[in-house]
This record gives sequence, structure tokens and C-alpha cells, in this order.
Amino acid sequence: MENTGESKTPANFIHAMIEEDIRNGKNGGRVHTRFPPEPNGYLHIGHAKSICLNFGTALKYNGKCNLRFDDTNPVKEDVEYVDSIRYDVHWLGFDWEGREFYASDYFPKLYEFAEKLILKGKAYVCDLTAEQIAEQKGTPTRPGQESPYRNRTPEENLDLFRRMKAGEFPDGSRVLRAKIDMASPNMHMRDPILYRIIHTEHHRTGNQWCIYPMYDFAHGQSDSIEGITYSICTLEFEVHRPLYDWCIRELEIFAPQQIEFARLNMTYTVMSKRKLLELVKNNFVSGWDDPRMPTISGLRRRGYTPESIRNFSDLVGVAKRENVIDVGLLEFCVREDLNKKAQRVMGVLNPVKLIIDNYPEELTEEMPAVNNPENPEAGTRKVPFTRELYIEREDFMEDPPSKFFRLAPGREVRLKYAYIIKCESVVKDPVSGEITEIHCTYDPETLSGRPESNRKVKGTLHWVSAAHAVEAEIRLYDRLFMSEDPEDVPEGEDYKKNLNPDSLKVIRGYVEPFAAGTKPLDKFQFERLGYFCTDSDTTAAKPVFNRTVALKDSWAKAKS
RNA sequence: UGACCUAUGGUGUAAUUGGCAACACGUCUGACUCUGGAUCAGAAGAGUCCAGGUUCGACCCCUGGUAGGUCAACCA
Repeated sequence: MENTGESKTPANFIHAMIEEDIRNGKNGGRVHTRFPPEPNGYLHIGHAKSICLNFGTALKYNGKCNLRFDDTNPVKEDVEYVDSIRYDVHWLGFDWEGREFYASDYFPKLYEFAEKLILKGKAYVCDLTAEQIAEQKGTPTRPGQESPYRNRTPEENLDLFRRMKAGEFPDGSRVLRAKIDMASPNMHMRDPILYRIIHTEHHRTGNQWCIYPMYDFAHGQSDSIEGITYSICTLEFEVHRPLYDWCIRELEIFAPQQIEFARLNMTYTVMSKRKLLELVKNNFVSGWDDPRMPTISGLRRRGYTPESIRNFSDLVGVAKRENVIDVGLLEFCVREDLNKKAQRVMGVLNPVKLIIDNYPEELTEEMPAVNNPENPEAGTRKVPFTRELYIEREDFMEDPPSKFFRLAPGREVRLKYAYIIKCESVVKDPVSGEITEIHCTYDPETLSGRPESNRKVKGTLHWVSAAHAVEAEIRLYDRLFMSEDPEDVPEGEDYKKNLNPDSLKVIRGYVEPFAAGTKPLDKFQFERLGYFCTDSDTTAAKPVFNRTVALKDSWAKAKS
């Protein structure tokens, strides 16, 4: 990773704050962050921003970053998610160096903390129902009422709490609450719930516990236990900060600093785990790793590289104001990265046959093709060329506008790495009128590399030899949502109303032989078309490619 | 009608103890090109939410508005 620690100005307000702290000698100049996902879903591009921020900050200031699973709610969490999260963070290029922790590791310690609060008279067991508690909570503009159980003695509270832990009470019958201020203007300070009873098996602690700490009683303490200096989280936790600080202060333990930043939003994208889960569960997509999903696993399968995602996270910036990033920026980032790295290959997605009438029938030439013009070291390969080829149907027009640089009757065009050809005639289906064959002649003197080949023609086409063409399944993806803001729907509807019915188009195309023998996750540029990635569904008999992103297309833009 | 947060070109982010607003994406030109890609050169686009104030000078400080966001899960 690039170390920009020496740069004159901090990259963002968090780094500015850290540099100020370092100057003042806070924490002895130590910088320790953590990425704290709840294992209740797959990671998405918004998490990537947070991962890059947390790990990136540690890297920049020679600090450490922990991976910590915030697993305090057994009813929603699962090892499947733990595994995917570990995989994704690693894949993104970050290393927690063995500091893989779980809030559940701290259950015993957290329990001690709770007893300490009880003893201090700062927490009490409340027998009110969830509904009653909600009712007495008040509203943001009206103070709440104190629970009738608020003034139980520490002894009684301790006894009750121990019996809660011992499993004497059913779910929901009692909770442990902090005793703070029912009239606080901050709703989170109105005697928040610290522990609740849940008789559910936990993915790590099994049935050892039947009381579980709430987020507010687990997160800050976990940070403190790990010696986290900067607890970076998203804006919605801003109002929790007074409670975060309250717990730390009352417990008299090391005080990390919580800092909030604005979460990532992207156009044409939903970013909540709940909604992504819904898309998966209801089969609107094929799974968490569906290439249309904004999940890390989806982006990976789509053909995105870790570098491109990291760069995106950088470009997006870190600040406190709500933002909506143009999904085009993400696309820019993959293109930029893949342009430097991707093997070039020729493939025809919407084929039409092209016959070179004056080319010998039995001849096959092996045309040397550049693997990557951006990287000479990538070398060359041979592409078979014959009399009958497939070209892109869109590369021919019978009656072209003046700005059309491709093939048309009587016009010349270059076949990349091969010859200049001239269109002589076309054959059409008598019924549909569709063009079935394009007949051309070629000029043998114009072979790529020959002196005559310098003749100027306006266009260059990609092609695949019909005899050597390998049929492949190509999956063309479009945005999952039709509206820039998927939430922008008529009354009574929800974001699913904006689902794009054409977000996946599966077609059959032809690729040059080289492309056939590739492995899942191999990345290519199909010349003139876009970047593609071999899908995990690929087989020797039927290669499958995902289109990661199309090339920038100024012709398409000019047309419209 | 409470508390907290935010407000800078189309989008996002900068502007280091206040010194005439910078970068990226996007857009538009032109050059080059055996990818209408890439690359190169250039342009347009904000006077910093509004109104006052402090100051020689305010995006930055103060006051008051306005707009948007967050908060009333035994979720995180």
C-alpha cells in the first residue's frame, strides 16, 4: 500500500485529528484501529470504504488494525458470514496479523463490567416489558418516565442479574438497564438497555450464555479492552457517543476515541444489508456473489480487482456530510486498473458472418497479436485468420451516417492484426431482411507489419475466425436498479419497484481460441468491447464470461 | 416542538495559526492511435446555503436564520 504519511496535508479530517494527537503525544503516539463487522451478512462496497479507512489509517501511521466481529446477537449471526468476511478483507489486501477478535470473546469481562456498574448503583434490573419500556422512553421532544424498578438496591439488582445469567427467566422478561437520565435530550441516555435475555445458541459460545450485551455495552468496552485508540464508525452512531463515553468513564477503563464519518452511498445501488439480504432471499439475484450485487464477493465475481476497489475508496474521500457517489467512478477505477493489466483478446458478441471472397479457401494464417499494448512484457500470441470470419453486427451499416467509421458497402476498414478489407456486397435473409453474410475483398499488401500496411483507413474491427471460433456464454450486466436513487418510488412502493428487469442479459458469442482455456477470475479486455472475467460457472465445454464493464464508448455517446 | 451533525463547480473531496478556491471523476475541444480504448494538450464550470458582525482581509471566527441528515429496536 502506498504510504502517504509524509504528505504535507492530511488526507481527511480523521487523519488531521490523529496528527494533532500525535503532536500532543496522546496515547504515546500509538494508532490502533479496528474493523468491526457484525457477521450477519456479506460485506459490500460501503464496508470496503471502512476497511480501507481503518486498515489504511493504521498503515499510514505505523499502527495496527484489528478485525473484530461484533457478534452480540446470536439470533442474526452465522459462521457463514464470519468466513466470508475474513475472506473478503484478505482479498481486499489487508492483514490483521492474527488479531482476529470477537466481542463474544469478551462476554465474561463484559459481565464483570455489568456487575461493577450494578455495585456502583449505575445499573438496575428492570422488569418492564419491551412495550412498557418503549412507552416510558418518551419522545425526542418529551422526557421519559422513570421505571418503577429504577431504585432497586444494588444487592437486589445483583441477585436478579445473576439469576438472569443463570437462566432462571424467560426471554424478554427482564433486562439490565443503565441508570442515567430519563429526561436526557439524547434518547440513548434514557436508561438504555445493557443486557437482554436470549435463549439462543451462539455461533461461538454455544449455550454458555443466555444473556447478551447490547451494542452500546459491548462495542466501546471491546475497543477499550483491545486498546483501540480510534474507534471509527458511521454517522448514525454520533448520538451514541455520549453513552459510549459514559460507559468507559463509569467503568474507569482505557478510553478510545469514537470518530464518525459519512457512509458511502452510490447511485443506482442499495447499500443496506437488510435489502441486500432481501434480494438474495427472494431470488432477485442469484446470491450474495451475484455479479450485479455491490457486495465484495459480487464485485470480485464481476471482475473487479482489489486494487481498483482500494483506489475507489481513496478517491471517494472521508468526510461527515452525506454523499452519493456516481457509480461511474467505481467503473472508472476498474477500467483504469484493468487497462494496465488485462490480457487483450478478441471476441464477437453479436456475430455476423464476413466472407473474404478473394482469400484462399484452405489458408489459415496465424496472426501475431499484442497481448497488452500498455505492457510490452505481456508479449504476443497467435490468432488464426481464415476466409470466413465473424465480426460484430454493429460494425456494419448498409446506409451509414457520415461519422460512422466502420464497414459499409464500398468502404474499407482494417481487420485488426490482419488486412484491410473492402465491402463488396451483402446477402440478406429473404424473409426477415436481416443481413446474413457480408462479402469483402482483401488487399494482401496491407497485412499488419508490411510497408503497405500504413495505408490509412478510418476504422479497425475485431474479428474471430469462424472455423476456430469458440462458442461462449457471455453475461452482460447492467445496473441492478433503473433509478439513480432506488428509494425514489411512488407512495406505497419500495425500492424493489426500481429493479431493472434487463440487468442481466445472457448471450452466446464467439471468442478466439485463447480465451477458451481460462480459469475463473481471469480477466480480459475483449478488444473494443470491454473488460470481461471468466465466471465460476465456466467449463471446458462451455466457457462463461462476465462483462465487468464496457469500454468507454464515444461512438455510442455521439449516436445518442 | 428537543438533542446532535452537516452545508464548497454536475458529483465527491481539498484549501495546514484567517491571505483573493485546488484536485479527481464527469462534460466539451483538439492531437495521436491497427481498440471510436489508452495517451497527450487544452477549455468550460463554484466565488464557498442566506443575512448580519469581527477583521486591512473570512470557505475558515461570532450571531441569527434556512435546508438536509441522525436519534424514540430487548438490532448493529
